[in-house]
Amino acid sequence: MGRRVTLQTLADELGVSRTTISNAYNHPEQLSDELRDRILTTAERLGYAGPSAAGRILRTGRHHAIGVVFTDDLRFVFTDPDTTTFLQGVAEACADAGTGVVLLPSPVAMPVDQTALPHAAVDGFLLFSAAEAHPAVQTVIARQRPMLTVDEPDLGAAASFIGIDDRGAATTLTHHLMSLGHERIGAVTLPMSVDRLDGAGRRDLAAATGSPVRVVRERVLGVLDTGVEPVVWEAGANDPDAGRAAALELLRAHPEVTAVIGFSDQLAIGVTQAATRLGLDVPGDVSVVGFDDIPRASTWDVPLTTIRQPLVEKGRLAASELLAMIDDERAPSRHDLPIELVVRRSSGPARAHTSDSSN
Amino acid sequence: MGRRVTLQTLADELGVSRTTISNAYNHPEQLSDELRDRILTTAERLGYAGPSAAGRILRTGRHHAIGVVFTDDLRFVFTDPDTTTFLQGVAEACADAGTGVVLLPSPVAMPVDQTALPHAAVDGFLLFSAAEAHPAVQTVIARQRPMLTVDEPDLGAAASFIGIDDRGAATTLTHHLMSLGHERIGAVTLPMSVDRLDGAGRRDLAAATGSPVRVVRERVLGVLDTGVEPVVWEAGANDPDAGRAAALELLRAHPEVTAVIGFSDQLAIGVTQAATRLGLDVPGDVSVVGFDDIPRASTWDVPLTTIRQPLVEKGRLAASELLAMIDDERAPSRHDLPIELVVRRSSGPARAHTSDSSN
DNA sequence: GGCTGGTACTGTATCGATACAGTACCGACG
DNA sequence: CGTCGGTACTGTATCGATACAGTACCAGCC
Repeated sequence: MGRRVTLQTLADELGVSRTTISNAYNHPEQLSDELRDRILTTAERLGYAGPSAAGRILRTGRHHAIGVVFTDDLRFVFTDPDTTTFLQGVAEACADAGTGVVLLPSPVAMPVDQTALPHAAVDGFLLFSAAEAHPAVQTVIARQRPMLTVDEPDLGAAASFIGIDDRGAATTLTHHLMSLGHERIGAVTLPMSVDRLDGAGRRDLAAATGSPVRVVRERVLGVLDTGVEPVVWEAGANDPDAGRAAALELLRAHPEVTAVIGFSDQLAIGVTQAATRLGLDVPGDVSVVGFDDIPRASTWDVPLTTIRQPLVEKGRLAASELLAMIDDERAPSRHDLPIELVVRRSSGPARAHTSDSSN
Repeated sequence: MGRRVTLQTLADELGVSRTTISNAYNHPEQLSDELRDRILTTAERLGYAGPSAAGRILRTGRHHAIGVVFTDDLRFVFTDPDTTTFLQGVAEACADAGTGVVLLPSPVAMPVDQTALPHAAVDGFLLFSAAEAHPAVQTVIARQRPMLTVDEPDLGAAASFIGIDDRGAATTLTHHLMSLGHERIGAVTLPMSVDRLDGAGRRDLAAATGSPVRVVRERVLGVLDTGVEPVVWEAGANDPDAGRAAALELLRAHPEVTAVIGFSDQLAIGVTQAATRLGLDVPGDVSVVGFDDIPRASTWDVPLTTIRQPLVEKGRLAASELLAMIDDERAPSRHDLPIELVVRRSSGPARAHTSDSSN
């Protein structure tokens, strides 16, 4: 007695088969309206909560949910405008498909098998800008489900991939600066290490082009493609504070630098703050450019010249590609989204050469 | 042939029982290290992806995931700082518990049974500031799972509830303004209707105190508790643009108003923009106060006087209360989180009375 | 020698639902 | 009158795993 109410309970009560009850919920056209009404009424009377998700999942093999894996600290996931904008696109596409979105944070500080990752009830995985060396990546691969990475890492044929032409974008930005007369260019990069804690500071070009982080590697190579050899400083995180800290060091150590490329708008905003603190005018003394075109890029004190990438669209595309891999068994694919140089006030003509002996 | 690899496949291959394979993954202490190693090695060789989530869920009755239901348009969910900050707290608490977080948007425009809501594989539901009349609320109730609402709606004994003392907070804000000499006070409220589309414009006090939205109702009552009768304008959405639009109308129609209460910092920011556009100084001509203390409240051009509520903590508490209801079958509970009046530059002494005949 | 207690496994029942094939019945039609 | 096609339902097999009770075996001890 006191057992849970299931399809069988209803079937017994009404003297019909279990299948018919199931059909009342999932294939209404398979039974008469009269019987269906009786079933739904009885269900309500007996307090039946509807077909259990667990049984359905086991039988159909579908969860109707995808997992979005983050390897960043949670502090960043929800404050980082790139991430939330991307998530919006994912959520939109999934809402259209009636699919749930499962957030699966896997902070560096937590052992992967204590996270929800190994057991998550999802049909496929979306990795957003994950560090290739992070153990979560291997855990996801082991699950053998359809998988798509965004920006990072590039797993080749093992997973779909969505990104932008980072190398070309960096070349475009650098050419823009060169056309304004800049020759000495600095770069404040995203963190290059897995745990994103130890990393801030100066890096030589070999370290930058050999970085395990694809986006950093490609963008530095993109700058080098123009013939310019940038002064590279790694930021400790992707936020304005870390960008400011890195840029303060960079601009103090290299006063000859007349332009700084921030590897994200968040970092670029920090760079402008550093310049201001050092009494430098943007763009009079130093030009600053960024990546992404987050909303704040245009409303910031000094509107940022940047590379616009369609972040909402990226999320939508990522989700719908993944859903296609799940539903249509589509093979892994690769997409480079279109980008666009957006010129605003933060970049301008290079100032006249200051004597290099000034430092 | 070609069947999927399951526990049974491994058991047959190794000549042990299915249970033992299961134990190798879930109860390592139940078998010898030697056998466990052999099992894991064989699993790798045969390409076993680990115990299937579907089977586990059916057998254990646990999903190890909670659903977070939003009834707002997706455009707002990920751009609204209240929501993302709250989500951060939820995600933190769930990460600690190894529990997944399932985002379940239920936009007004979409029929509820086309959403993931009726079938979502979760152990419990968190409703964040949901419109009571929204059909998603009934759908969730019908699922008969542990449930917790945040701010809205208050379902009484049917669900746990977390909020702040909205009425008291509004009284506190109003007393603050009164102590500065303000007598004619305006209020720009959050949307009062379910679909949050038709609603912008002037409201009389009866409409406001009879609003189906608890937060609006309580806060208006809180203002009335001081004896002040505010001029009430409903905003069309919870963002600065909507706040600005409402405040423009309010301030034009009621130039005698010397202070405006925004029912969120987002709205309050819009109110300051409206004032500026009308050539009014904040706080010289109009004081503006808000609710929430979002990060931008302190960094905004005119730092906002506001009611601080601990949003991350709210998310953490919501998640851990819900998890306790799930794991320990704890009964529904009620929490009012502590709040704090934060006085910043946006509120100041009331200007001398302007002649009421000026309009 | 017989009892005890612990370790390391096995066997069975069960979780709740859906896919798929099959059947009963009925009206229509040549 | 036979059959054909459609509607409305039924019955069985199956999805993959884990809980729980039970058993075999061995060492230790009086």
